[in-house]
Amino acid sequence: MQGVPGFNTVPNPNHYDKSIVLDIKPLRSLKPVFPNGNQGPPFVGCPPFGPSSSEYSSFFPFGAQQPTHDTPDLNQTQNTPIPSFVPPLRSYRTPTKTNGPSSSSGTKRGVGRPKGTTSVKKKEKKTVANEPNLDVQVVKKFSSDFDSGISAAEREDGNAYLVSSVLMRFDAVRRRLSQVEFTKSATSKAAGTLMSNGVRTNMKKRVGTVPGIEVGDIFFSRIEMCLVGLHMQTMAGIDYIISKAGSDEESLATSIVSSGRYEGEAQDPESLIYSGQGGNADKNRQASDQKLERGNLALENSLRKGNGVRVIRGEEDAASKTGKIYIYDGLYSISESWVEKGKSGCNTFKYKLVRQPGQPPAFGFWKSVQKWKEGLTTRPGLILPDLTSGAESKPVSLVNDVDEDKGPAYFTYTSSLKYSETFKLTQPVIGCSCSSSCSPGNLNCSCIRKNDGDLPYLNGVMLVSRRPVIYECGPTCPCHASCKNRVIQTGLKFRLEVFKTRNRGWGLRSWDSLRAGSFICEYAGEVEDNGNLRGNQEEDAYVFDTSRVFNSFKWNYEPELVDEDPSTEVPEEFNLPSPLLISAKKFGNVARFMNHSCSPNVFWQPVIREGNGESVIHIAFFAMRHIPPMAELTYDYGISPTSEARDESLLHGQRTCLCRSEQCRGSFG
DNA sequence: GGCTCCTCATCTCT
DNA sequence: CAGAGATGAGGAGC
Repeated sequence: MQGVPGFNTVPNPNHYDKSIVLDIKPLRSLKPVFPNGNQGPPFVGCPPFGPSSSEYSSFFPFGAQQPTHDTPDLNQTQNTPIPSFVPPLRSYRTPTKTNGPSSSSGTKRGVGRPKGTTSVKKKEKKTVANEPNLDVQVVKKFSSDFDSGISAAEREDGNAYLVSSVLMRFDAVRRRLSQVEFTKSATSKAAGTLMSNGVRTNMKKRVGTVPGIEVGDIFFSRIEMCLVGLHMQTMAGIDYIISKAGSDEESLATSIVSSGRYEGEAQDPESLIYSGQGGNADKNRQASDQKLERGNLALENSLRKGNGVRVIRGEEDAASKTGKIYIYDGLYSISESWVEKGKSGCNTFKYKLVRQPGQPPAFGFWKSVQKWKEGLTTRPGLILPDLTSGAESKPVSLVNDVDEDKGPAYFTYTSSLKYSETFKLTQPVIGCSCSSSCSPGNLNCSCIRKNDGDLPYLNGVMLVSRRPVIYECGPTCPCHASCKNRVIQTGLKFRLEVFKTRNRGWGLRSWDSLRAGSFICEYAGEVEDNGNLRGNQEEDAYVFDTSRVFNSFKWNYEPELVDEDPSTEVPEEFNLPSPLLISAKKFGNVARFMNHSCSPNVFWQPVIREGNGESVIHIAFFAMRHIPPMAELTYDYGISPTSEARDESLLHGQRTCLCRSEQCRGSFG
């Protein structure tokens, strides 16, 4: 599945010359590591092939060189161990829903609710809560007490693994609440339940860097930064430490959030002008002069002391009208401060902050990507503006800024699956009979029913939970093409590029930031029947094979309650009636360029929909966590079950893994 | 407990 | 119908 498989056998990880890599470095995402010593990770990770993590070592190809931090930037986003959550997931689900009049689905999600009907809505909520509605059980569950698995010490001081775990758990809860909740603010509800149960880390306020958080990390709400200790204020823009109890004389600023909302905030990636807090006019009050207190005083003290201040840049989220993305842009120094008259005519404090040198570009890089997207500048190293020749809904750039290679070996771009005539799939799926759009909770919709009564997606883009299989509406369903249960069939949602890596052939990454759960692409190619493929599998580097052995991991998160029956747990791991083999050698899409990592940022999920009278299984790829722009997208290729049994790390057809994550098992394929 | 804060998601108006 | 403005719910920290 590599663009150039031979590149995967390059054994020396230390030969990169950082000076000749990309002009513009990709943003980093979270890169958790296990804490040293015997304290271990707070959550027990699932080892790939056995109960003991020592089994990794037999695959370890580079010996002591492996954990070097000389990791090329392109690889850094791949090094995150997949947090596995303990306690394990439990499903509240029973096979069918017992109730749920379809008329309530509109109102309970707040659609069409007239303004000023707060009391009516509260009554409505109560009524719903008394129904045997399983969605309500989810909400109830998330408001119960549960064991976070995080010790008091780990709540004070975190690490990369904890940060990643907390963020993944938060977003899993957020997605789940968004899916079943009918009130607003699933975000703050999710934060509330995690905070009250201690699912957070780095609570100790600190000046400077925060353990486990890297420059370039992205966040989709203020509360996420609060949960992992980057910026502990949910709303205030300035966070600071008070070192003397009861007095802010000695306070020091720790971090600021720049939303570009105040006048004077430049878009210069190397510096910014920040306005002090206070004095804002609200409904009942006139604007007033800002005072040298709290955050303003802390910034003033930090100017005098010269400590670095973390800066988070807020940007509009292109994927959501109201949403924002927050980019951690590293440490800045306050160079000067002054007072000037603001728009209201009142005194406003102003602080100039300058980015400290030697940090990887984050916000500046983001700005470059914006210019490429708007066509203001050309992507350096661009070979083809759209390698799909219009086969996809969005163009896919082909880029090489590392060597002279002009493109991958010839193949025919196809955005879908092709079948050999003899291939027989699973039993037919009967489509639904909805007239316009399938709605969650509507038991008359057979597609929704097969998904346990829920719409599996949010906003037409994000997968809510992993499942053994997802059912989408198919060609014979009468619902409209814009039905919310048609996601992977409607093609690419994000601006992707195929790019040349330095040592792993061609790879795939995104110009857009990807929120956890975002649909990236499906695996297109020729579906092979088993006999056909077994003969030449090892020669075909572009095969997707569900019969391989994959690292087990938990992505969903629902806390385990004490009085729960463990037998009600529904697995999230895929479960297919027979192995599925797709070859993308001759025909394929962008997925054929996605490289392997033992600690990937992308996972796959089977999706079934009806087509030509048969139910067709598709393999869809989703973002495991938030992925910053230009971070390479990788997934776990798995290991062939036949080669796994043999006691050799490099077999014919296997390739040395270069992901260099903590969990690297050394080879794959 | 009350107040503030560079919020968040939805609704309304243009 | 998109974009701006308004609105209510809401949480954390002091």
